[in-house]
Amino acid sequence: MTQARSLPRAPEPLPEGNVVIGLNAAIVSVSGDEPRVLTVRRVHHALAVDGGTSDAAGHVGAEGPDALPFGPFEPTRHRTLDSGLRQWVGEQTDLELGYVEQLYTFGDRGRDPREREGGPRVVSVGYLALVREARLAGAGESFWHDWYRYFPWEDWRQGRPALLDRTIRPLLDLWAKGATGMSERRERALRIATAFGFGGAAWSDERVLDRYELLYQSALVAEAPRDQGEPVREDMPALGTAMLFDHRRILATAMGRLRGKIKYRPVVFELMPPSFTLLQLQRTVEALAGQRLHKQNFRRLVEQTGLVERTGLRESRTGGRPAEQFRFRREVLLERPAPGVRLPGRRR
Amino acid sequence: MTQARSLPRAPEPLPEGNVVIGLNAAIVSVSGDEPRVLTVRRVHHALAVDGGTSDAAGHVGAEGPDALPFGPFEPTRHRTLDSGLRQWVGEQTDLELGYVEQLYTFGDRGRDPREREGGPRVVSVGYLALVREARLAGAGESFWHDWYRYFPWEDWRQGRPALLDRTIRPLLDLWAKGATGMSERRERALRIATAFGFGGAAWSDERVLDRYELLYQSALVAEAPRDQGEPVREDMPALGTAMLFDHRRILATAMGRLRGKIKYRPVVFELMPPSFTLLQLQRTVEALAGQRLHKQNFRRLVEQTGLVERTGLRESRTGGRPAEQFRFRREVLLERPAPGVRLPGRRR
DNA sequence: CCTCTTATACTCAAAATGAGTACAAAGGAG
DNA sequence: CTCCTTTGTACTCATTTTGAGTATAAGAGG
Repeated sequence: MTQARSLPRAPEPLPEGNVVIGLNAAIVSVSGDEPRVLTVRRVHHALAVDGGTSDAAGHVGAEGPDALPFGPFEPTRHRTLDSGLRQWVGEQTDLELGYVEQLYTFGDRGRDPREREGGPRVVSVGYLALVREARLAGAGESFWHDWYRYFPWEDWRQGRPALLDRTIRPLLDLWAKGATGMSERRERALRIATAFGFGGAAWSDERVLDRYELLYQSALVAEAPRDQGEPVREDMPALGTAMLFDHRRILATAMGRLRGKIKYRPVVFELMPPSFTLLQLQRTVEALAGQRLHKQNFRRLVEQTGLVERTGLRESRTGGRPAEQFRFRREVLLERPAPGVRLPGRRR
Repeated sequence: MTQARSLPRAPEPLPEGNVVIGLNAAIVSVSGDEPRVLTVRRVHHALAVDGGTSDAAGHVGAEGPDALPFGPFEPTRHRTLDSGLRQWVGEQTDLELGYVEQLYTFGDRGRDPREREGGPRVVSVGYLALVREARLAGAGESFWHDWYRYFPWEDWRQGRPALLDRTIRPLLDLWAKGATGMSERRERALRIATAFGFGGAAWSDERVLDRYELLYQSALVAEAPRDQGEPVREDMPALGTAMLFDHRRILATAMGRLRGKIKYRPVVFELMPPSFTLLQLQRTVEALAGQRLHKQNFRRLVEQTGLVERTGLRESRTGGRPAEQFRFRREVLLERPAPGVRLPGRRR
């Protein structure tokens, strides 16, 4: 094996144009029945490019939009992308991350306003992290927010959100009609139907990113005009709260991935305390999936697959009959190739 | 919304150390019952860093190891990561990619031998692409190879590969025993059992990357010593064919992802001709999954879920009774949120 | 005691799954 | 042509897994 030697030595020309890799974390937790994501508000220099150590002069703009914890990947300092991410999150929020999963790498031109001002091309690597309890993070100014604040149309726990038919559908239909050419119109209509489940198509809880991207492309979301350097139109209904850069896109990716993953991997337990009641577990899954589940069947599923085991302890603060406490059974990981909390059908 | 303006202007310091983003494609096709991946052999300058337009002086080293088509991301030339990848693949193989999916971004220090020679840190973005027929690609020198050439332990179609118990297991056990400390030994043993399904644990066809990474860490795979600058030990059994850089790792990711995806998304049809028999479809799925399936049940599944529809035509070159030809029913995408070819249980 | 609330056991029909059996329809050997 | 081999395709049947309930248990608070 001599392939290393068969390659040309340095110095080699770097590809034209600078690239910076941004590491971004969607840190998720569930508190009661609220799924939360950790945001930072104070925009450092740090967050732009250089890292955020210069705190004194670093604060630019008193109140930026909500942002995910993030920072640039520094090859000399970071052994892996993961470790770089952990370092940034540690510095910005004082959280020690446990479960971390890489989501996607976005490199589109024109999704970052800094670029038009001569900044380097930013390639964003998005991560999903799960933390066990929504303790208020320490350093900097970080806040836990209900993730449905950014995606109100994704929460179906109280039934189909009215926003979908009242606002989103008419606006998207308008956008589809505005396309040039019959085939383009058709294609848009099809995308809208599949993503949002209009016109008889099924709603899939996992297509969070598809839906957000559609709203971005149709300029229904505040990030779209902003990235173009245009003012946000005040007469448009705000579809969820906007975020810094492409952070909402990353959060959408995180939600979709997590919703998919709970169905075939026991990741929910990363969000649960060591011992919990089955209803607590169910509420957590429901919070993430944005759907209500059938209680008895959920129980049956979770117990029969061997995902949990009884602790023998009881929880009495339930408001009714005390519930038994359960714990995650680690052994399932060995027994079943894909154990997970499948959603046992929607309620009603 | 004024966040763009609230950010500091250029010039900003770039993070220390150079980064190059490498775009790598695992291009997969199935021919008969052989799953194939497209490799390039001739290593251009191109492939290292600068692009490969200089063909005359570009050929370095007559015969490098198998490599995936790849090239660096060039922010000035490439609008998105995807389009950069398509461009490189087009130039190196003359293939126009259709279905392309991003897999993962690897940025570990020390996985690229060029780095130790003063090269920049290379962050690899891996892609999976599916192409319909294994027509021999045109430009450059590219070859289709059975993907099990790189992962012989992944093909269970003829039954459990003997390699697993005869070679891999004893070597991994040795590695586990060599760990310092009881808990580390335990942890290794557990990882080995879960990844390879030893000791009663279930084999999961999707954990291709887990298995490869384990073999890499235990230095059972030729890339491991090579990346350390050490010679490959000749007395070690070669576990599959090695590839350039981290390409085998990317291919492992591609295999795992594809194996997972066929179960819940109708991606197989990206590999099928417009019209096919059910046995052809089954052989394709089996080739990817590395498992044999129950024929009658496969049929039932595929027909009942509405994934295919009859064309009315017959295929007579089957060797037996002529089979009816089917085509993919695009409408399922609308009807079901997650239509896919679930593996209806192993044979026997 | 009653009532409210939540927990948990059990039932039952419908659908999906795993494993076959049976028979149909070609080509080739004789 | 007939028989045999090789697929292809329809059906069967027991078992499991779902979806959707009903019924009952066990606390708190009046």
